[in-house]
Amino acid sequence: MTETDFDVQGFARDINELLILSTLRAEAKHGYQVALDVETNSNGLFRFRHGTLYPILHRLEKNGLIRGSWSKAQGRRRKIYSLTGSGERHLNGETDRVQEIVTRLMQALRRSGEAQA
Amino acid sequence: MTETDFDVQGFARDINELLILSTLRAEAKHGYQVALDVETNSNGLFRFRHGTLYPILHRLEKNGLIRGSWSKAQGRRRKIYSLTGSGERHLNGETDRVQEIVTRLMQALRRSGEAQA
DNA sequence: ACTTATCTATCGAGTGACGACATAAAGAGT
DNA sequence: ACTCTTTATGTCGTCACTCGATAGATAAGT
Repeated sequence: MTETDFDVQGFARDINELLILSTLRAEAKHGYQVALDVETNSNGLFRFRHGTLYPILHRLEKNGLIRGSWSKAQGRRRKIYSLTGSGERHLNGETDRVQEIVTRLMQALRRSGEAQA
Repeated sequence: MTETDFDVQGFARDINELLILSTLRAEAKHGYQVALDVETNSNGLFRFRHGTLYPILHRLEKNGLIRGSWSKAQGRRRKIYSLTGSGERHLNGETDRVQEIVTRLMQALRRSGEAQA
């Protein structure tokens, strides 16, 4: 088997990361806003608890996929995150990869209902 | 929010469970064969380590989605699993649910690239 | 006889999400 | 002025789940 093995846990983790990264594609924003936007443009299906959100943001920053800078211009402290070049490449590549995996997942789930050799 | 909340971890768990259940739709078989079949009809993408497989089978049996019976007719001890009525209903319902989730996931991932309000 | 493949099982380690808890400041209501 | 809610970020313990390691047993191949 030439292809990389599928990892369920990594897949779940990726989904969360991609949801975050994708909202940053349009414009830079702070974490709290990211969570709101994810919820909005998934029609409320996907949402982040802050106990989940911030650790992921830190992880993404640590991995160089996003870059954060503190803005206390308006008094209220915010950390504005922007997508890095690496992050954008990662987002595009992984989105395609997820697309392929889910396609093949659904194929496997439906196909196996039919008679087999 | 009327719809049920999305749970990433439960989603990953569901994928594994559905892959197993779907192979049992065609015919009853023992655990080891389930793993082989999952690998086969996903073209090697999805595969189960036995440290993952058996706990899931036990969980599914405990939840009444599959039923297992020991067969030592041919000397080699095997536990043959068959899909229960509840299991089949679960499989169909959850497959549809997963389909909808992945559809909306991909929509969210692609849509959020565009300009937002 | 020896090795490999089949078959089931459990346990410990590692990973990751999530609720609870903590902190702090802005805005709204009374 | 005071209080409550909302905004905003953060950590930590717990829980659930996967996965590698380990184990044990039988059948088949050489």
